[in-house]
Amino acid sequence: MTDKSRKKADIIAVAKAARVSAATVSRYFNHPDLLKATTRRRIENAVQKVGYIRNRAAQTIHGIRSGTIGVLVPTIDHTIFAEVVQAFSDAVAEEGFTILLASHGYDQQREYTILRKFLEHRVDGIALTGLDHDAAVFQLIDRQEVPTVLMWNYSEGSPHPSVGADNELAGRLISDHVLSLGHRRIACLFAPSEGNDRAKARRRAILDMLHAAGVTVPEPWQLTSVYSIAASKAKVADLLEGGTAPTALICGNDILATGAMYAAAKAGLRVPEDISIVGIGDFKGSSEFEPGLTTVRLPARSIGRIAGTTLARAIKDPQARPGGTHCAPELIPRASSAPV
Amino acid sequence: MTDKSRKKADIIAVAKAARVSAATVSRYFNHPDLLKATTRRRIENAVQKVGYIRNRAAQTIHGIRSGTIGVLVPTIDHTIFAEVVQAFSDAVAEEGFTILLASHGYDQQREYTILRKFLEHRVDGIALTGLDHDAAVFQLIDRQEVPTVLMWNYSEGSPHPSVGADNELAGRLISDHVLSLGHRRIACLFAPSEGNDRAKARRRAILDMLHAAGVTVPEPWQLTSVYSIAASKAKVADLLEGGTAPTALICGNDILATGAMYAAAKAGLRVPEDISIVGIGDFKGSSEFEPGLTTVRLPARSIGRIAGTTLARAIKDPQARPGGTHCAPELIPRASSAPV
DNA sequence: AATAGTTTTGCAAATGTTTTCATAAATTTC
DNA sequence: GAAATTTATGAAAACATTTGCAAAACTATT
Repeated sequence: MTDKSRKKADIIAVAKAARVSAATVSRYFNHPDLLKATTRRRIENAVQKVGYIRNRAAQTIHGIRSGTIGVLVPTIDHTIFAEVVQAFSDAVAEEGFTILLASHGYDQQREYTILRKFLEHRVDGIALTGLDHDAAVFQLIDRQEVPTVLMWNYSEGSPHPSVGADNELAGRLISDHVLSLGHRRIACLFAPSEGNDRAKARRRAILDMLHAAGVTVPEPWQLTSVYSIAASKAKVADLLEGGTAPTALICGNDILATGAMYAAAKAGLRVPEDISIVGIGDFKGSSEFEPGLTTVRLPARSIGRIAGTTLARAIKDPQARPGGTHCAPELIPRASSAPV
Repeated sequence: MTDKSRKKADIIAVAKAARVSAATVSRYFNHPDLLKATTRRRIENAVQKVGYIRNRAAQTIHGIRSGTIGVLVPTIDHTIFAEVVQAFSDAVAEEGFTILLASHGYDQQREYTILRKFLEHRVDGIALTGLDHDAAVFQLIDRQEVPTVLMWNYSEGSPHPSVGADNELAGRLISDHVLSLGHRRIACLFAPSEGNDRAKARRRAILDMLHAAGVTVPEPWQLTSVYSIAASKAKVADLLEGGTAPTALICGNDILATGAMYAAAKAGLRVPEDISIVGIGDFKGSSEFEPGLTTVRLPARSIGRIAGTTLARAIKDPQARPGGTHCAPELIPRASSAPV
């Protein structure tokens, strides 16, 4: 096939091969209905022969969409974000977009830098994780007027449409569950919350809820652990060594809860007979665990998918100021929690 | 700050604001050392004032690099690929590249389509997962002469530099380990291998190795399960219900092994006393498991990082035809396997 | 067969940059 | 202080495309 190999393979090469003008080739791609069927065929062959691939960069400088969406997550390799990204990517791919993906590792400065890079690439839209971002970030987005969606958290009054779960609600659901089982001696294990509004909201909701029920969590039972099974396992192991153990442990997410389960197993405690352990997230695998983990489902795939379609729609119809979507968290009671 | 808000904010607007020519502004970004310090400052202010953001699309049509790398994985939301992508992304970000990410879901046709899209965006480089791809895919890459790296598997004679582990070796390591513990009644649980050369290589290596040692795995003990804890748990539960159980179960990856562990727990079998269970991968969490999972470490993060730097280097120096890298798999014996 | 109407195509300008070449400004040398 | 260098800047062409406008090529109508 591709004989004239080392030619330039631009639109003009195709035009020459098809004996038409460059304008006609352009129309072949953008308004094929304007062409005579025979011309269309001629160009089709020429494209094949020359091995032409359209150049989106050249289109983009005409104000035509770049066909890319910038997606910014704290990190890719937490199941939870990976799921969101996967669903998001699938959703927008259907509309012809490709995602430009980057992670900032919870560093607000890096977030700004990456965002600028996205804008240099003239992304058609932007998806950020979480609701709170540096003022400069929002300023930049507003200035460029690029459609934006905030994923993962939901809040009524967010500056851009937000698609996600209400993390406070998630926190309330799980603490309500634990309280309703009659637990009063409760420990908590949270993720670090600086630069992470999800973690912050959960922590606040859980502590408030417990407090309202007259339960105070003593200082040494308020643990913090980075997002890692190993770290969580170690922290909880320490906790359980101390004399009087809590009857329930609320973890800020399922990964922490998983570590806690292992720690309990190692300490010879039975779950849920000796201690109830619960998480938030319902990550892949949480249901298959032995015992199944009681948790609150945050519908990651729905969030990704809906965020994707919301953004794609906003891009294609710049008038429509789309609203956000609350993907409701849902308590999933399993075997890891039981009455005192 | 940004007062002249609704102007055009292109290089010419900056030029006007700084009372210099567009060429000078261009130089400010690309060859700042050619400018007088005072001019530089004047332009710097103008950029701020106008709110200018460089347009990479316009640069790209000059044959300047787009600053993007196309990354194509089967799916993003398997820990293992997420880790590779994260490490890859970090590595190339350091060199100024942003990744264009897409997943093909093990569909060769989609892989081709996505690749074309990458090329339309004029990516500077391409990273594919695995060694075998449609002929059309390789043809397209060769025709466009875009630097490419194959991640995840390693093979001496791959058509493009490959960075990854030797999956056959991984298979041999784990089966050798199981045999050396004295096991003879061995069952296997593999991932489906169509369009997945990693799975294929492991399966072949394991069966060959066992065969060479005089162990034949009876047909009903050769299970296949999709990549999911739930699916694997179900399959293995079925197996264990049948009369005589194997003394060891070799799983094609850690996810399958995890499901198997749960199934064993549910069936009341102790690991490793009643049955040894091993995996391949050493995914995040495999070490924290109770009992810790014996597995073969495939260094995902190293693979991603090295693939990234290899590709970045190949892009920056088009002469250098870089070689691949074998990231050696390593047996990690833990508590889930023991002598018969 | 001429006219009017419609469909198809080409020309040239426009898009936002970079880069070559030439010129102007600043600096050094005598 | 003029000449010779060196350094800094601008004008215009180039990049790969799209698009408005006008001309050319068809069809239909009489």
